[in-house]
Amino acid sequence: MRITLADVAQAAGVSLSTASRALTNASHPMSQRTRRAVVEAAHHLGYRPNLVARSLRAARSLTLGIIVETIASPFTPLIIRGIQDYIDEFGYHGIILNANWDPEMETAAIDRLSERQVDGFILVESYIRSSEQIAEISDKPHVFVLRLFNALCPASVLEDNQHGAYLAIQHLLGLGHRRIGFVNGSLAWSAAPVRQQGYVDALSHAGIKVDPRLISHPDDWLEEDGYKGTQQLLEQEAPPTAIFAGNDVLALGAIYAIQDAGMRVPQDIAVVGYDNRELTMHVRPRITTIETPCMEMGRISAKVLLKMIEGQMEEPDPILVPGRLIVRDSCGYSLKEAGKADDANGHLLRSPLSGARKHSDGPRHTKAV
Amino acid sequence: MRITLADVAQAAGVSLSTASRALTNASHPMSQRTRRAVVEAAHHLGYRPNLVARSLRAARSLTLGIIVETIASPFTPLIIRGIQDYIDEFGYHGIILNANWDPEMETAAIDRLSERQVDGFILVESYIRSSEQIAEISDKPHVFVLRLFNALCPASVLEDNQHGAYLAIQHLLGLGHRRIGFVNGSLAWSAAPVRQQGYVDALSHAGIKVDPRLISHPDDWLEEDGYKGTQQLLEQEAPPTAIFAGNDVLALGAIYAIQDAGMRVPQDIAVVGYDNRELTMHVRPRITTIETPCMEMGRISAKVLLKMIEGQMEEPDPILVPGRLIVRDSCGYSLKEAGKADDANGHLLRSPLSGARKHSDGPRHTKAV
DNA sequence: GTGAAAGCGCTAACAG
DNA sequence: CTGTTAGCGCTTTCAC
Repeated sequence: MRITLADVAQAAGVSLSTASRALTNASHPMSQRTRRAVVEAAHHLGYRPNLVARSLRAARSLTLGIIVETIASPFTPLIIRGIQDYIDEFGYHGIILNANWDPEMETAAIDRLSERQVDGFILVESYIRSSEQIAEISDKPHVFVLRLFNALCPASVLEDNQHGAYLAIQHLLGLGHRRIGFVNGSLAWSAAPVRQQGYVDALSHAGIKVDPRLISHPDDWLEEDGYKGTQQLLEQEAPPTAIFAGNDVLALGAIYAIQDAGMRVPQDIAVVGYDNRELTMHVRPRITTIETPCMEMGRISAKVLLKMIEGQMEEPDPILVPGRLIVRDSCGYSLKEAGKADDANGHLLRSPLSGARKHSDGPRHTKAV
Repeated sequence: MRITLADVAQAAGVSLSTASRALTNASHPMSQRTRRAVVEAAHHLGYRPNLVARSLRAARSLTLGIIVETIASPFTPLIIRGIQDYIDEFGYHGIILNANWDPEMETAAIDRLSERQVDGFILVESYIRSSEQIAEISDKPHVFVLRLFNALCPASVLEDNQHGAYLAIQHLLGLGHRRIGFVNGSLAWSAAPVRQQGYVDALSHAGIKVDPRLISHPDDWLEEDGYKGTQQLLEQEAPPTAIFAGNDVLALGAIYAIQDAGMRVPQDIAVVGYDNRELTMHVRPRITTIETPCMEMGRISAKVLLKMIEGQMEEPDPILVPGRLIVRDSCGYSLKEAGKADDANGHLLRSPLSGARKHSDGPRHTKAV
């Protein structure tokens, strides 16, 4: 049989409750001698607390429910990693469930996790469009990360897409480009219009008139969409000298379209992607892109959720997390330019999005008991 | 206050134990009327069982500990997905912990998961070299998946690397190649020598003498290693007409080395990779490769572990899971050879995202054990 | 400061 | 077939 707290108490010659207090309630007044005796007995016997029993009694499981569309995605594992790294210090663990882009599976997952008495939920790339749907099933706190639709609801941690797009365009402007095309993804995803806004803003701030003929809207986010969208732009009488793509896969399609048209990237046309997917560092040319701050978003969502669980926060405002520019070879990379750009970008760029506040690394979360 | 079993029992006018049996013990003999009354009361009250209480009492948590080096890897999420899909039907959930390629963190993870009373462990790509190390900490059953070193210990689910390499070489032989080079990864990883054995076997069976000058051993598994290793092979007086690379990233390095030497892939030299990483379907030419059966390995490991938990299996022999050949463009693809031209001609450009979704489209595994 | 006692919500003997 | 009872291992009043 496994060692229980009763064994420890007996070995230390104290009562069960004293043993419990010695081990878990550091603030409880208690003689040093007794405490030491218990701790030593526990150590000596190799005592491991039973967290299931503790959860039942304390009505607190130190477990989070993490609901993702699928764990096998480019972003999800990084977000999860950010969550795990943060909650680990507080003794929390996460149970991850896949919802397969099916809102019904999401609500089912909440049900199942509720049975396991999780203390809260993190919903990654959720397809659920209203927070009320969750409140109907569970009264536990929850936060959304990287929400795909209807992004700006409370308790969501989002990428600052406008800022990211702004960074990308600014980089191209800094390299002297003036006719910059935009191959966007489907506008149904909330990222697309917001990135477009960043594109428009950056051009406007630079005093450049936005030419709608330089914006193409393929149906989806796939390589072939980037390819076709770019072909359209190249057919213009005054084609762009640079292309900003809505994501890295579109950017790759763009590069292939340019190359197939007999031109070179970056010598003839520069290309910037978005997301910093793995492929960007393997293709030729390696793609300059905006890093989606997945780990950071995971970390922040965990921080917010733990605060909510402790009751220190009610309905947090949406938080926008900025990505950063990663300079590679698809825009004509040069050390001088990259250095300057990096330094300048930090404070130059702010994308005001109504109702949202920037994330600032505020007071660190205190350790929960 | 939450609805408990006592509430249900009261509402149904039966005792607590009857309510429990009606809801969870389907095989217990019981009048239809009583059972229906309980089920209806539970449904009506919106009763959700408390799994923490159940775990405590039943000494069975329906929770698995999944220890991975990091969740942010090309293989791990797929393996996890395979595990999740399988255990889901049996009511199990998994808690995933990262060990960061640190054996001490692995054993610490086992400790923490033990406190949570997990029923068993799955260790993915574990750095732990002996199973005894685990037995010292926990008496719960465990199985290794995709073990990196000292692979052939009991209760491990591994990729059949020899078979995979054999498939790759066989494909090249079928296309008429006779001088086939091998750019292997570091022999410190157990996959490398085994893949090499498959290479040797396939050539031998075809009556081709293995030429050691056609095998290069770069230090690592990176793109630059593949590049340099291939350069060495190309310098031979009789260079190979085809190259088998130890993984996809090496294969990409090989392709670049060949292209930089003024030759074309596949017209001048064919290349086969290994692992079916995402980049294989994005680079030009798209890389023919061997798919590492991650989902399947995850599924099988879960199946084995659940059997061990049920006591139906003691020390299972290691299980080798075969991968499969994925024909793309880097070997001189032809419709006839591939059989199904589905993802080749019509859609030269395809996104991994659509691939990822395909994976999760419904359960492709039957419940049969 | 410490101990006794009362459960958290549930399952599983054991009776009947 | 159904009910009574005794805990699973722990935390937390409430006394002393």
